[in-house]
Amino acid sequence: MNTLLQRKPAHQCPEGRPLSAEEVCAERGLQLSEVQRSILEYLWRRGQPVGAYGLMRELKGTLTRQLSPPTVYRALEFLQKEGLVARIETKNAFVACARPHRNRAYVYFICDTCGASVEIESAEIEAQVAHDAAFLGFRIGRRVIELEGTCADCLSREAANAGC
Amino acid sequence: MNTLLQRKPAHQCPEGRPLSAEEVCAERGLQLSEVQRSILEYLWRRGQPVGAYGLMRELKGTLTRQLSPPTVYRALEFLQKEGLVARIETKNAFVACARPHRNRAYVYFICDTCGASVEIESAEIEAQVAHDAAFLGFRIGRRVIELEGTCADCLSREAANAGC
DNA sequence: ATCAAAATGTTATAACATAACGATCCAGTC
DNA sequence: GACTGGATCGTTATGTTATAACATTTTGAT
Repeated sequence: MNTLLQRKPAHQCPEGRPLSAEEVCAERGLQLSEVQRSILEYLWRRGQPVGAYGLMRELKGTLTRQLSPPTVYRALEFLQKEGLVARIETKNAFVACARPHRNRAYVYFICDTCGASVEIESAEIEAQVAHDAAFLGFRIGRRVIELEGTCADCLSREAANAGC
Repeated sequence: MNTLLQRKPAHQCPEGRPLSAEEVCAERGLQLSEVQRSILEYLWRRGQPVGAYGLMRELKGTLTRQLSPPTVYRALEFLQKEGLVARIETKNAFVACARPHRNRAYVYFICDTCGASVEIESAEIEAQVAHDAAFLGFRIGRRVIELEGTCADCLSREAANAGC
């Protein structure tokens, strides 16, 4: 029952064969609830991190009722567990995963100017992190790698404005 | 007037020649206020991320008065600006920097069990991140790299308990 | 139909963070 | 010594993010 959206074009995954959210749900026998589906679709459309309270405001329209914080957080928890959504720690916000896998080392580039986020997978960073962890004797659970800055679009817009 | 603490032994900095907080303050003509110094010393002693409200509770003893949230956050902001303290995003907490420099790509390993955090500098991770950013045309501002898991001490303690 | 599990509703509150404005402290200068 | 500008701190209030605890509804299997 997942009328989910397509994946983004995502030049950020040159080599992978990622699954769509639909495929993931089918594969895992997942049946998203109305709230879960609404949140995932909204995040997918939006393409950038959105806070839980922002989601509450936005979904008020499409669902016709006001969701409470616990409801939203529970749905987000579920979606995170399934690897369909990731929490962006530097923004206290949530974003749909471009590649709905679990247990991967995602790297997020988040634009301070337009708020857009790009998710990449970097085997090299992952390997280096694992190497450093091994040196410390540290067993890694969760990896949080978030780079804040200015995206290519905003940079060129900046340059264009400076030129005038 | 900085009666600051020594640096930690820090096997995690093999090649660097890090400065102590005292040296940094002298070098920059810094004069820490009572609040700033108390916070830095406490974080230094503690060796793990502590939240702003945790700091308020802890400093109530050494300072004799109750600090308000704005006061604590202002002092933390100053210390962060000087590179003496770092914010740990996954914990909404703050930790003293092992190497009081600015503008470096620190990597934090944070133990879920004991809460301890280890700061390393990894030129390799930094280079790889820069490489990926260049690929995307992204200009990096802040780097947040936090690895959660289990530290070596807690792992061996785990193993010991399992053995009995 | 009945039951168990999952999801959601409801209320309250905890935890984290900042806005706005006034008071104080302190180094440098006249 | 008095003045002054800048940094720091106090105070009050409020905004933002997140969860605890418990009731109710929905869903799917038998």
